[in-house]
Amino acid sequence: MTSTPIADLWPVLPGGADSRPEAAHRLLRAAVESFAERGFHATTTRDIATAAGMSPAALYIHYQSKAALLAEISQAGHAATLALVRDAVAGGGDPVVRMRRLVEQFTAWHARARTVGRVVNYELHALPEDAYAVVAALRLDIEREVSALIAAGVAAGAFEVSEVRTAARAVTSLGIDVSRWYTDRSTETPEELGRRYGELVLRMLGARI
Amino acid sequence: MTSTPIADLWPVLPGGADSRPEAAHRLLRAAVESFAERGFHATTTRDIATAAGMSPAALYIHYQSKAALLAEISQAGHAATLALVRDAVAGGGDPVVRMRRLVEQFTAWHARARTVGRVVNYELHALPEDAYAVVAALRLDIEREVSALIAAGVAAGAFEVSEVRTAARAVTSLGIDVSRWYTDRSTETPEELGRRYGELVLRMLGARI
DNA sequence: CCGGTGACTAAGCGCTTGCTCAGCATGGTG
DNA sequence: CACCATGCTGAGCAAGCGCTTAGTCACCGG
Repeated sequence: MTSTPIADLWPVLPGGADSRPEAAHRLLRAAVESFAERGFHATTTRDIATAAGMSPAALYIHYQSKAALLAEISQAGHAATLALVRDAVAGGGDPVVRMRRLVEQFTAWHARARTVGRVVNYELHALPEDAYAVVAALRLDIEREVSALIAAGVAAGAFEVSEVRTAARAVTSLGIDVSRWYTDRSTETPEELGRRYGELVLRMLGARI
Repeated sequence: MTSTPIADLWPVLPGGADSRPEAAHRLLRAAVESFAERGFHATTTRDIATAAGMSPAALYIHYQSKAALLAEISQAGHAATLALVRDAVAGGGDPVVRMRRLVEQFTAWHARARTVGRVVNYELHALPEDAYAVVAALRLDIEREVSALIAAGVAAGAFEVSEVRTAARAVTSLGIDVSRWYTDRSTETPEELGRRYGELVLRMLGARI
């Protein structure tokens, strides 16, 4: 069925081949779960190490610090999100088709990978400054992709919005917030939710469907 | 112009008259700002006390613990939000008018009182169990008000949605997420944003406007 | 003038935190 | 066989945490 989202996320990330030892992945996974559940500052290095099945000292063989773990998660998560957005936009079709695909996948990702999504969207303030700069640039790129697609739809007469930026904010907001409220007790599957949000967003943008 | 949202929030809250000493209010305000900016766990009692212009020990004259401060902020913030929602729904008019008013005010509040909004929506996990129970009940009430209004609109033929619960989620999501991204550098005023979000939501719900 | 009260502080206690370090087992290489 | 790199642990350090304590001070009714 659904493989764990983090297992999907890391081995597959920029670089492709996975040179990192398996223990580093266990740490990454444990850190994602802990940061998502309790937040970065409430998570101790002992929490992470124990969940990964090792002693606290072993963490520092694979990562320079607790913050370096957060930075890796946040950067990889943002890169994956941007790639998802770009794939959806590049996939062909008119603006309505592209937007529907974008919202479906963006929403489903934030439901399926909600733990990563929480770290990505709600632990920004805990990032070291240099990691934050990288991540902020990725966020800007995501926002620009969405804005550009809406603008293209308006130009083509497919959408009708008074303020492109506000509409783009609303679209990304809906998806991001899914990672806050979605739980494994939610009755809708990520894909169902994606389809429904796709409908809502297209109507919001004034598409005739 | 805009008075500080917290100054609005506390003296005016359940009970009406304000029996608490002024120093307790300073602590509350300092705690809201700190929790919103850094998160509950990254905020120290020294941070709060210093920002309120007193020594760390003085905090414990007014509040039992750091968590008690969070509980007070969260409960007051949730109560204020629920009151706002009920006022908007009770204000008269057809479902379209009520929904527009609700979204306008809900959105504007989450922009104006974004620091309170952040604590309310993103620090739930740090609440002691008993305070969480109170707050969870208030959240459920808010969701029910929104769902009921959408259902009323559907019954009246004013809205057209396939899933009331999903639509209600989307409506509250949009407002809540404002407290995450809105800053004092945002160019839209809270009221402007509210009006624009009101339009978007009505279209999302299939209202003919 | 007294004794009591409420708001406050300086100092610090006990504990947890992120992180370090000396040492140990393992396994591939000469 | 010796050698050493790798991955790891147990013990623990310095710093910072939430919170407490003993005591100070302004003020007030009698």
